Amino acid sequence: MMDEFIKHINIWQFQEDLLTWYDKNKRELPWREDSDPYKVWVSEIMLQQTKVDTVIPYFERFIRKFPSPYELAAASQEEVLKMWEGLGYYSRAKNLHEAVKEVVEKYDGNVPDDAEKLGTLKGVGPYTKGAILSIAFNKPEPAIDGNVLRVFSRLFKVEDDISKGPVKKRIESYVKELISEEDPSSFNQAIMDLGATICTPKSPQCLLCPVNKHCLGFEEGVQEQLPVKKKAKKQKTVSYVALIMKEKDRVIIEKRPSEGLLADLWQFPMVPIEEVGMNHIEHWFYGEYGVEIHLQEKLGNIRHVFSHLIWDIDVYEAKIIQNENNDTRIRMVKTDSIDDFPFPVSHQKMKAWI
DNA sequence: AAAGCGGGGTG
DNA sequence: CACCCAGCTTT
Repeated sequence: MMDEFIKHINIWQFQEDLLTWYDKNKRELPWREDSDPYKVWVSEIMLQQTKVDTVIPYFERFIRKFPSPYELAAASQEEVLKMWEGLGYYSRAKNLHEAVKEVVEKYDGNVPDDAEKLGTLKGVGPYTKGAILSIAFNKPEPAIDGNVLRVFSRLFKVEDDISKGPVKKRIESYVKELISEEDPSSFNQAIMDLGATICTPKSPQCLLCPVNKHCLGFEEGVQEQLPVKKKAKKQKTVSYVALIMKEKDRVIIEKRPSEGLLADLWQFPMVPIEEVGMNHIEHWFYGEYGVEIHLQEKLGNIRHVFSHLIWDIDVYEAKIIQNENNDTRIRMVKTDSIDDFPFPVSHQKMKAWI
């Protein structure tokens, strides 16, 4: 789909400039040591909405524990979540686990190399599908992520909101025109490295950019205004009281529901204060869990920011008066075994008060 | 098309 | 504080 915007670029020269730069400047990353499709897959899932520096230690630990689809498929969900602990967006880990089990059962552990089969795997969307096909199998498929949208919105001076579907389609058509047929793997990774190191969201280093002579945004001096996207709404704050309930060398923890926020992770039980009220915590807790408690002293406060909401948690010690223990959500565990359970970061911080 | 889903980093 | 990030799923 050639439109008038693509004509300003000499495609061959663009590829040459980009790939020469990449060959000299590419970052050495653990998932670039080989092109094992399983490792490419794991890395791409971890890198969704997550910075390279954050991912590196997680990736190395994860691959050490699950070197191939077989080890991952054989693991329990709890083990997988434990390896993902602190990385966020935990449905990624559960979807990857489920999809790898499918690959072991249906494809003998071989990651499929065609778009239809890849696209049906849990957690593999348009971006990840393109990334696996290009990076692991060297197929000329676009892999449109935030970096590509930013780089291309500047290259072609796209002034429409990049979160809109039609605009993504337009950028996808540009990528298809420009992508190298000889080395699509390097091409896609080069755009990403360029976006991460040169064509950054703020203060892009255009004078150091290997493709600045092809860039309409730079030519017109509007690179800082691109890409255009609507800003996120402000988060709402929700208040909780978290309870540290110890008895000798044991403490009560709770498994969160299997859907929604931080699904299937463990936490110290929390009381939603807007609904319950500070004066009715003990009564509410008994009705909810069948455990009679007395609130003791306040231990501290945790303020945790998510992308869409903020938790304001007052942490209290509570004495267990009587434990009828008729609720399947909560469990008393030895304090020295608490690190076996996957906790969200907000609740990891509360371990300091055990 | 919009909302839900984590966490860390930067200025 | 605002804004950013190698997205996908559900509604």
